[in-house]
Amino acid sequence: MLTSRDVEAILIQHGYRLTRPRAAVVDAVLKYTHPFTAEQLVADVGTGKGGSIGRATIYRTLEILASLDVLTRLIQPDGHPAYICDSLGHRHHIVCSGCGTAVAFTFCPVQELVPALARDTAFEIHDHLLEVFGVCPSCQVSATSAGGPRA
Amino acid sequence: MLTSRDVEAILIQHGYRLTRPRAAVVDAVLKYTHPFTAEQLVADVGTGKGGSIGRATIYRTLEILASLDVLTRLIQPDGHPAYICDSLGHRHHIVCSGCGTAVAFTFCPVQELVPALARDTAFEIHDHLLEVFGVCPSCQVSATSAGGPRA
DNA sequence: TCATCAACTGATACCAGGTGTCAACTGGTG
DNA sequence: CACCAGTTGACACCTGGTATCAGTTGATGA
Ligand SMILES: [Mn+2]
Ligand SMILES: [Mn+2]
Ligand SMILES: [Zn+2]
Ligand SMILES: [Zn+2]
Repeated sequence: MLTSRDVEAILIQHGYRLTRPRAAVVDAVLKYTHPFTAEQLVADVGTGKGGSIGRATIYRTLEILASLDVLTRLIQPDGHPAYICDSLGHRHHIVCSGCGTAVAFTFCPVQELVPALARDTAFEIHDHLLEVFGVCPSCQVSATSAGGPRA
Repeated sequence: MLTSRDVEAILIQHGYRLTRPRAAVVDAVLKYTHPFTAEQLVADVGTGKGGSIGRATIYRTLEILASLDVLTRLIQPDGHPAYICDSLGHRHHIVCSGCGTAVAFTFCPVQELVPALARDTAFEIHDHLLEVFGVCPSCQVSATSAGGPRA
């Protein structure tokens, strides 16, 4: 589990200034257990709302944190991006279409496919995107009774 | 290779009416060789532009065609969706970050992963999303000289 | 401790892509 | 050819995201 201190160290280590807004975003980000969207964060710490951080700063900071691998950007079933902070390193997620809960997995089936793809297509492969969608256990139960939760 | 007639038959087969706008969208769609966005199609056959079809109709028709597996919806390197019509069936694409060109591949490395994921996470798995990003051969060359093409 | 200044911020305005509405229209059927 | 559910498209609207830029501030070193 990453702490605010850890993340702050990482920021400094990469030449970023440790600013008040940045620290606040980091703190907020680490509190989420589920994937969250940029707009959710805007609602939580954005100007006028809970905090006083500009929309642009929030978007910028998320980008930085993702580039430093502190956050993983994933794609929700609705196609919109979200962020999650589980831990460092390459991973993918299985995301619940009902409640948004994500579970990470570290085995990447694409990696072993890359050489063959590169050879067959002559593409220079740089990146990939993999999301698995489904319904989590608790949403499976609520599907039989009411509509699933959303938090 | 799918023809307009084929697609029209598929539409009717699924209880959709064969309307003038729908046919025009189908025709336009089949002419693309590269992935295209909804807005691109709006520019091509949208009201006032080349044609006279409303934005809403275009978006609706694309959704229908994707649901019928006539089109595959893929995600571009910039994160925005695009459509491509190669042929029917489950496939994924490797997309060029330079020019948007996509090459399909039919081998899906996720399929064999699903049982283990379902067992480990207790999720009910419904779908997945896989895109591979890179640079196509022709954009690799132009990278050394000018900026890559865009068509 | 303080002066300096590049990095950073956030208000504002803007934009693209996409959706909801609803009166008018039309393909297909009998 | 009358009928009407399915469909259309103009329009208003919304969300998520970006560009700009004058003002602010964290880090550095004197
Ligand atoms: Mn991977
Ligand atoms: Mn697949
Ligand atoms: Zn769930
Ligand atoms: Zn290319």
